[in-house]
Amino acid sequence: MNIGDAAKASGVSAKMIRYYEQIGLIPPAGRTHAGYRDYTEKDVHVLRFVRRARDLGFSVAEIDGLLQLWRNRRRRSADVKRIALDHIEDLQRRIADMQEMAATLQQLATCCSGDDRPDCPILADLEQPSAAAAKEPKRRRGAVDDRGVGKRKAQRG
Amino acid sequence: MNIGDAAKASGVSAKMIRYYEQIGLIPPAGRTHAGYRDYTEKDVHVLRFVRRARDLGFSVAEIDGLLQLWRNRRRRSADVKRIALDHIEDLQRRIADMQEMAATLQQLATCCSGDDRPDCPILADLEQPSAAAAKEPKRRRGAVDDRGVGKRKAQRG
DNA sequence: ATGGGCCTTGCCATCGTTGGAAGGTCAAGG
DNA sequence: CCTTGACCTTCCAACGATGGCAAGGCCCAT
Repeated sequence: MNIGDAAKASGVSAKMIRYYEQIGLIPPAGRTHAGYRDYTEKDVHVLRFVRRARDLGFSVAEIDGLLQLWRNRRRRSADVKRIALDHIEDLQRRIADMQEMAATLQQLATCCSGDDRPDCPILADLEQPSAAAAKEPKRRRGAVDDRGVGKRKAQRG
Repeated sequence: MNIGDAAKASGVSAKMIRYYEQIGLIPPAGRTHAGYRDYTEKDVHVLRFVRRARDLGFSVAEIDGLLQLWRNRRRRSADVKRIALDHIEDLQRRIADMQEMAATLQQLATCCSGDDRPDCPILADLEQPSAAAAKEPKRRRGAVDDRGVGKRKAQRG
């Protein structure tokens, strides 16, 4: 089975299959005499696992963990659950952040006449965050200066 | 005012200030005889604008548009509102996607005993998405193959 | 044998941000 | 005057996940 077929069968693009192999997320595929990657149904099965996990928003690093647990018949389901719950938390944090942004903007937009006149509460707020709209900014994007503050969880985005 | 002071005063890191200047988001700062960037209160004002917009999740491209409108005294507030509303929509789409992921995972996690035994509905679903949990996968990450399907809106994040 | 479609590798771009190296400047203290 | 340390400069690389392109090889059908 060629990489193109494996791509269609798994829903993972050929490009990404090669990439996942390169970074070691999946083991190197077999090769034909001509050097073409050769996939079995089993390989496709793995790829579908990866695809599904990506669809659920897991990072490649998390999927790596999940794959190892998947392959390990003596795994503890608690370990799997841990990864899932952490990911849910992560999602919820990001959802909350975005909801706050959306709410703030919605409020500002509601106050904006949106016509030919220049007066605009949106720009006014960007200029001088109003106490009402500002709240704690939540600074998604790290420190204020060059001198780093230590590692943060890798932010996918 | 040195770049470090401007960073502290605006909440934008020195690194990012240089970057924003480099990509043309903000005009080049003045320079001292030694080549140090020199900032005025006005410059810091602009930086704070940028910072606030980033906090609200606007992309650099969007901020560029907002800055131009900000500077243009004859702008139409409708143009500002348009950018804001588009961004809100974008946020809401992403929020919905993430909520769906979180809900699916939550459901799976609830079914997972999370103990020392290996049986795990989470892994089972990743292996073979159940009809209940799968729904329309929403494929946030593009096509199935190399041969592209055209441009999508740049995805930050 | 020729053409089209697939495969290979490799490099570049994205987006926003951080990190680091190598070197110049400035102010304070010996 | 010299050193030290904190700051500044530029340039380069990395992150994560993906798409795109190009040059060349392979395979199959006409």
